[in-house]
Amino acid sequence: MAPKKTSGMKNLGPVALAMVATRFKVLSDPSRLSLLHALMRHEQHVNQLVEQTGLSQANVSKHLSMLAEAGFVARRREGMFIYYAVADDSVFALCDLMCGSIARKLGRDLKEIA
Amino acid sequence: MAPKKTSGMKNLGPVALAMVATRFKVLSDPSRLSLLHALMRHEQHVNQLVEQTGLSQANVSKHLSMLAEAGFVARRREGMFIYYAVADDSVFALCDLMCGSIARKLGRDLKEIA
DNA sequence: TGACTATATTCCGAACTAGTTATATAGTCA
DNA sequence: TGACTATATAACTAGTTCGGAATATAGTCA
Repeated sequence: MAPKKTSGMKNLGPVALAMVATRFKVLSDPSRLSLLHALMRHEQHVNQLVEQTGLSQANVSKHLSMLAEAGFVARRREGMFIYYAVADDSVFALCDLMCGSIARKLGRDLKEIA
Repeated sequence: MAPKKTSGMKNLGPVALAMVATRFKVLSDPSRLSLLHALMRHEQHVNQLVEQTGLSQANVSKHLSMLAEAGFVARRREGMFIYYAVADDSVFALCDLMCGSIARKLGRDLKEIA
């Protein structure tokens, strides 16, 4: 039988914490979130992402490399183009959770004022 | 009737993306995760956190300020001490999700090699 | 092969971040 | 009140990150 799955935060050593932090850092940049957002509906190649996000080609390429290294997106060549697609749907779950957290915080802030 | 709640990532403008990114950044530091980890079981005052994490007092104070500003922790004075406690349980859900994502990624990396 | 296109990489400067030391603030208690 | 304690802040340094310009790589097609 597989070992009991413990809640992720329960017993994390320094190494695990560093890994988690590193991964959150990948998600902590608006340009990268914008790329993920653009990739949400369907895969796209780099130039499409450049157009859609308004970022420079070099910049897009660098951010995609980072996202790919973290395993959030995957690459695939087709003819002249390289298509990127979301490889780990948990990024959307993470963003959903974060949005909920933001909404609650804004609600609390609002109460403070009103 | 309240408007339909859309999935958090569905339609995010630049401002929303920036807010999400900013919040992920708060979680992207090992020291801050360590503090949250220490606060998981119960609230603690600053000196307790200094002891438990091994970080300097000034450092702990700064990180706690950041966490508090983001609304992840809350402060409360009791006598001479200031107690901090987790104010938004979604941080743990976020970490859980991230841990799962890491596990899947490591599994994939392992397959590549084996 | 050579010209062309798409993507990746390198180098650089500006802005930001985490940590340290020293100091300031602000409660508490005699 | 004054001495003492806990916590916060300021100033500084070293390391990191983001973006832009230029260049390199690598696949395609004539």
